[in-house]
Amino acid sequence: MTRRQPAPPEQSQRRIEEMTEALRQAGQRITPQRLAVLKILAGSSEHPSVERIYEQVVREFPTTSLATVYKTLTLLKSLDQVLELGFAHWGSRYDGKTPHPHPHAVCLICGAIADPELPHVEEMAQEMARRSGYRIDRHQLDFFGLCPDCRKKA
Amino acid sequence: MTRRQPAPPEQSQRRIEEMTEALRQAGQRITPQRLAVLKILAGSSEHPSVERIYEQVVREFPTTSLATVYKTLTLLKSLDQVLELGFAHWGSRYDGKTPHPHPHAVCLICGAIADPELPHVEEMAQEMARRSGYRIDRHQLDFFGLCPDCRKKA
DNA sequence: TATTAATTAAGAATCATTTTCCTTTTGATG
DNA sequence: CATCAAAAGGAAAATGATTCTTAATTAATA
Repeated sequence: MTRRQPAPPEQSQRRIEEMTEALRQAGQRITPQRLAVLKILAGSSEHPSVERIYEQVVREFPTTSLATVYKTLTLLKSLDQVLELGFAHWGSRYDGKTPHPHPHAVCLICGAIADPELPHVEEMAQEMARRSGYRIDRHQLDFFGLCPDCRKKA
Repeated sequence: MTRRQPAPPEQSQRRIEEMTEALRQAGQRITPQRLAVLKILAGSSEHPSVERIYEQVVREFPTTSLATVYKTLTLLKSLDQVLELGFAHWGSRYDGKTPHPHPHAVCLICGAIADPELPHVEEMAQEMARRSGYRIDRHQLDFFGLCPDCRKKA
């Protein structure tokens, strides 16, 4: 018997469990729709948009509404289980694999998003706190340009 | 005779000249409405929103439309004469004093924005370019938290 | 398995921003 | 100065992402 849905890699599996656990601990229900959203978040490194997540959920649950996806994302955000990359002009993108704030590179042509580890991020946040007098709780560090593919083509 | 409008401080004056010059060199007209927007940008350190800019322009030119403010900002952006801080959920804020990309601290309660100079920003951009393979053209580095005033009150 | 509070679906509403389309202004030229 | 074409402005409609509303459905558990 062949598996129709490939089993999620264990790292993704672990994230799914973390997220469901976080929902449970917050007294939230694990509905099929939520589970679907959450699997997509745990399984994709593309930093999907709401629309993209919605497309995939609808395949499994055709009656799903966009609002449900938004609500689930809002819920997961409030539990720090997904990182929202909020952009002013292109709509938000979501990172469910690494939900704590970290820097991203965004391609201005194709919208690809990369997030290599960068050193000295926390130092910079602390330096900002010190110099501004603000208490810093989170950050969003976005670097915009062209991804390797689009550089070739451009 | 008392001046009704206080003369702009010379730093602000210099920026106004830079901006008008940039418009001229781009073959763009310096209309009264544009000049009004541009003065506000050059003169305010509060990183005003579109609405805020509009309010002030309307005082001088009561028939001004919001669209004109938007159009002027788009124009100035395209000439790199204003920096747009694009936020997903609160609308954009604008920096006309320091139009090149630089980090900001944003208060989650009152919306105050500070931008102290931070070292190592360029290094970080280069490091991101190196590790991601992207060509980095610009960035938006936002640190969110509470400003000194709101810390006291909270 | 029945109960009930939570959740969903669908569409309407909202908000920032952009576009459209028509009028006014501008600046060059005669 | 008058004329004219192009640029810019104004008002309102359109857009697009997101949030809200309401009634119907469903998950968790008694």
